Amino acid sequence: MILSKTSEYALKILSFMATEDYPQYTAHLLYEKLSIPRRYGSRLMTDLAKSGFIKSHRGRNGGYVFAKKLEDIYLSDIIDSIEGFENFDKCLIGLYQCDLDNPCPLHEIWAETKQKVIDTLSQTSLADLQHTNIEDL
Amino acid sequence: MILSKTSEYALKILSFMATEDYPQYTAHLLYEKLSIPRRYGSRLMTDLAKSGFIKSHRGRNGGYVFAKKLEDIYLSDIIDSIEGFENFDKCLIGLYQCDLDNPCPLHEIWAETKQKVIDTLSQTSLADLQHTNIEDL
DNA sequence: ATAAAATAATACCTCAAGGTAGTATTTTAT
DNA sequence: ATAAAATACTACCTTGAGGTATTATTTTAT
Repeated sequence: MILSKTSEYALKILSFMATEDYPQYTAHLLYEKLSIPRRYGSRLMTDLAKSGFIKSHRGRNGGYVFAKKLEDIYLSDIIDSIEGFENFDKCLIGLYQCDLDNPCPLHEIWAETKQKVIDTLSQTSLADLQHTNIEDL
Repeated sequence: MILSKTSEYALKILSFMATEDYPQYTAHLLYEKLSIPRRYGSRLMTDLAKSGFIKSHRGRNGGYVFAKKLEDIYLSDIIDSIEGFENFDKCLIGLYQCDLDNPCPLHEIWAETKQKVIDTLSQTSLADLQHTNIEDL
């Protein structure tokens, strides 16, 4: 499962904005290019603005721009704002007490992989992405 | 998010059976030890039997035993039977055409980590788990 | 034989994620 | 001023995952 649909949308939108240079991005443009349901995407944009990743400019000629520097927005921050990043540091089978001293049967085999997932997402910022043509995919 | 609740339950049940030695496991015993909702767990056990991981023995003194050798049941097989393992080999932002030749902006930073997740889950069998006291956690 | 103790099957309930619709508000080109 | 073009807000709908309830079936101890 890995990520919720909404997290996928959020990452898709923000990574598009980070890698394709426009002076400003309208919601309309983003839904078209990224095949995201309009109404749902609209609410998501508002959430992303409230979370402080982007700034909205209302009214005619309005749109969105980043509210922070790209290198200050980590993928884990985005995921955290949508579905909570704690989920990724959980025991694989959901046990609360599971740790190195009191491991579940899967702890050992999962620990290193889990850490790599966490590290990758929390050490990669929007400034670290490839500049590719996402709209064609 | 990583795994669905049901996948967690399935892994919890089968890893318990794999690491705690009983001649046979009743559904009742498993729900008690593992804090899994009875009715829901009951359906899940039937599914796990239909998927060929365990054999059920109906009637008085009935219960479940493994239908295969532990070393022939990989974690990815279990996850696959519940929610599909393809999800784990997807593009992080859900693009269908994303691959090495046509990468999305996140492809490069995610590829190695994704592969480690896949490898860990598809190379670990129930015979490779730690023998720990899962019921206390 | 029969009752007890187990799994199997079927139908239904609940809730949150994802999605839709309509209206209000803001800004600016004209 | 006003209409157009954008975002914001609010309310509702849909669907599938997770969970519950009841009854049927199977097996075995007695």
